[in-house]
Amino acid sequence: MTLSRERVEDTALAILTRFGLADLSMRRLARELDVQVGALYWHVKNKQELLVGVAARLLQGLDTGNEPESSAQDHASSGVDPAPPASRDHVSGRAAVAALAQGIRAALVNVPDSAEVVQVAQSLQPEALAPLNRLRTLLEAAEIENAAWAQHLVMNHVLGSIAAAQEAARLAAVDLPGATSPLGDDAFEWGLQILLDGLFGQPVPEPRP
Amino acid sequence: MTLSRERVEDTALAILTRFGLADLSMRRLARELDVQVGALYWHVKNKQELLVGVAARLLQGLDTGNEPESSAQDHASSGVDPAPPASRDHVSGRAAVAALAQGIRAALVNVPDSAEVVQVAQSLQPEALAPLNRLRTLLEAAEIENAAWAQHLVMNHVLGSIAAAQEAARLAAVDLPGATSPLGDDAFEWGLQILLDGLFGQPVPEPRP
DNA sequence: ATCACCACTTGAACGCCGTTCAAGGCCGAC
DNA sequence: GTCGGCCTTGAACGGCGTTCAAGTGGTGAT
Repeated sequence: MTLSRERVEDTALAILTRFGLADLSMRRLARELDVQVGALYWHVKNKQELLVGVAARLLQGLDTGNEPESSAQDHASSGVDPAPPASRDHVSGRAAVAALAQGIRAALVNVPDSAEVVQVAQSLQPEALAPLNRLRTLLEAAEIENAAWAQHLVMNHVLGSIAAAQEAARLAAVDLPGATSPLGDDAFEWGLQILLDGLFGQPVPEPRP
Repeated sequence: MTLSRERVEDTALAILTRFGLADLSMRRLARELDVQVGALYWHVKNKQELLVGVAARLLQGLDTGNEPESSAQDHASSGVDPAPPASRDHVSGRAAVAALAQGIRAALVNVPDSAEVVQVAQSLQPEALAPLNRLRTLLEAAEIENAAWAQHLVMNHVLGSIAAAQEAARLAAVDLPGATSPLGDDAFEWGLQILLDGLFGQPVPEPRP
């Protein structure tokens, strides 16, 4: 099989998924591909650019349809329900934003260090990550005034909570297992709803006249 | 002058402040201290532990009093005002949280890569960063139900927006200066208020009975 | 059939990095 | 004086991202 940028990025994603960012070195990548390190640099300018490609692959599939593919967790602890309360035949802006945020999280949460990779890619080459721009588009389509700021606000929560959860998992795998709070799906969902409350205006707590 | 953990951490903070995290290597640190690298490892277990110490130093002074030292910006863009509407002689929970968040940002925003350093320290050794736990205490003292989650929610915004602003500044220093949006103090303040709106409940738009 | 050309790969090097460790210097207590 | 602890040295180990001259192999033109 001949080397190609596609194959390099695929293998990089595979290493990231299986072993994490610390093991994703150019040398390791070359070893995995049975190739000398220098060969990689014919297909990729440098490691940063490679990571942008990996980040784009991580978010592939969120561009068009964005169902949060089968989250095997029940996040029923908090009583919040992401269903839109108002309109009927088309999802409200809030629900669409929530769905995309959940989709992004679902795409990243099982790949170690993916949040860091996406964060780097986002600040390095924002146009390469289509779903993130779609998030801004959704926010613009809703009433939100500062859509670009809101995009970062949401992404900071998504990426931050993924990174925290994965770091906690890493520590739990080495140290004593119990100890600190889970900080998992429930925390993400709770924070997302709080955030959307602030962005879209809260559902009135007591609907009393 | 004899070597000591204090002196090592101080010098590390100085290098971070002047040159950024990429230049903060054990070797560079040793050079700066006119010492061999090995000597550092007598005073510090490893680089991660050193960074925790640096993070703690960065946040020193936020433990007790937490005035957001002279923010030279008027954050009047959004019409929201953080002043408490109810009580007089002690600030409301919301204002206290806002003040601490602003204080943390003020302490970090002028030190390159400080957000990354604090993020690492936070997940590695959360108890070493007193101001962050004070943030949780404030949230508990307010009505907030999931104070630990809320703490992360706020910190993800604080650290995320600092990191984004600094990365943007780094790119602007190399590439063309203008281009993307500023993403500075205004974005931070706007996001913080949105977030607090969600956490504390919005100021009712129409206070009609 | 020959040759030039091009895409691609090799092999080796450069200068960094974090971390470890035997050996030795320094200095106060006995 | 000399013992024992604190602290530092000097050197090494294995890894990293990146570069580059030299080489390989195939394709198309002559």
